[in-house]
Amino acid sequence: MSEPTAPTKARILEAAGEIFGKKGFKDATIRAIALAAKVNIAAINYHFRDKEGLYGAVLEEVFHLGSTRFPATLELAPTASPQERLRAFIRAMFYRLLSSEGWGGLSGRGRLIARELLDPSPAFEAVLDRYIKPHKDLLVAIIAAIMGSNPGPEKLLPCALSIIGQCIYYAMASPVIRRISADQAPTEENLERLADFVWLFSLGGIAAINTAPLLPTKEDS
Amino acid sequence: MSEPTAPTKARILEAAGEIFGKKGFKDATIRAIALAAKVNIAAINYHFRDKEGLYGAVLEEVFHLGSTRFPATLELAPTASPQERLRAFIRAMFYRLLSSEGWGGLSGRGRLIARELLDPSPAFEAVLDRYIKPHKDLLVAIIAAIMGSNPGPEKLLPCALSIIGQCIYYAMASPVIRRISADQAPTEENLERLADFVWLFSLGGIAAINTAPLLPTKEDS
DNA sequence: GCCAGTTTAAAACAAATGTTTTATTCTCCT
DNA sequence: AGGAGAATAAAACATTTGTTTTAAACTGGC
Repeated sequence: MSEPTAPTKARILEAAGEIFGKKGFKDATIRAIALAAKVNIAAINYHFRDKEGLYGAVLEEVFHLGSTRFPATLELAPTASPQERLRAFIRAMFYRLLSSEGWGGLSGRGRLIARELLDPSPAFEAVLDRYIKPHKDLLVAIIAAIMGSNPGPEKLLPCALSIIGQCIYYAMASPVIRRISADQAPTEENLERLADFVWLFSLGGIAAINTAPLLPTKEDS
Repeated sequence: MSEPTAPTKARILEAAGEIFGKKGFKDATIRAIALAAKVNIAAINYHFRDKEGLYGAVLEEVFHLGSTRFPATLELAPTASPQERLRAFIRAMFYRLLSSEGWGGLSGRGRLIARELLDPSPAFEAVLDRYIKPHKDLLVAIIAAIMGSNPGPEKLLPCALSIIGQCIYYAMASPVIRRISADQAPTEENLERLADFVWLFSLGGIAAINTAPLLPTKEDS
């Protein structure tokens, strides 16, 4: 009844993550996943009800793995400055999204997250509350610490979005970036360099926003 | 033989842009497009060979429309400073991606571009050379002008990517942004405010990168 | 009026694919 | 050894969907 023996189940999740990430929900076929996992088609429906069930399990596993293997406070001294914490946050994001190394790496799975941003599936709801919102709150807290005197959310949230946006963009647009300028396309080697670039760029952005006059958030009258 | 009478053909393109943008190539069905366009299924194959042909035509039309209706130098005085030119560039990008207003607006079609970044289709090749690369070159030139003393492409290109990334992210992740903080989700009203935010943020980022020491682009020894 | 090009209507075809079923084998635990 | 759950194999089923076909109606220009 339980899952003490899970070589096949794990293999299915592994292959499904790869293929769902590479092709998307619709384009990924059960048969292709079964083939890649060297598993019978029926075994998939046996373990995960149907295709949606499998997808939900993959999504949950990807986020769980990402947030445990590459936590946003990776390699961070407890006395680290807010700037250092931002750096760790961005680096962790790049590793999560792009690194194919590491235990049960996330080779094609970063794209899975990008797909969810475009077309949230029903399974995304849970992941959003459990992983993404806390992650966003952490980033906002870091930005607030960098800015010093607490600004309103009308400055903090867009800053967070601008930072996340840069990271996500590198992950989702990597095929096109490679065509435009191969040097800047994210790979295993330049991953840290790109992360540090986004870090410096964002520090400058935060400083600029911090000293800027209040932005009109609604209609002024 | 020519297309002097093009009410149906135009209606097909209109509906196809909407549905391709909303559902993606695979999820969009010819039947749904025909229904939305109030057109017979056979008429689609009559005008555009097959589904791929229709998609290619839509992609071309979207980029052509976007770059003519919202050129990157919109409302720009010839004497404008580089900073102002960057502002116009970013605003045009937001309008292209998010505005549903305007002639033959781009309601759901911004998402079509985001999809192409994730999974470039064969039809994207042409669009990349014709629209995207020149667009990128323009942005790089603007950034170089802002920086003053000409830095290498190892600073310019990532800056361009960081700026584009922020714009694209707002367009592609809008459903999730709305769930996290509805105030910052892009709408017709706050479109300019968001664009100006990205502008200020990016100016700060460019300045920070400009004064930063040279980033190690390859292996140092 | 006629006729080529256009559009509609409805049906049929072929292929891909999610799902289920049946029977058989494997594997581990008691 | 025996048996319950896990896994395989192969086939069948139902649905969706891109594409084609056939026949009829419409439309504008010579």
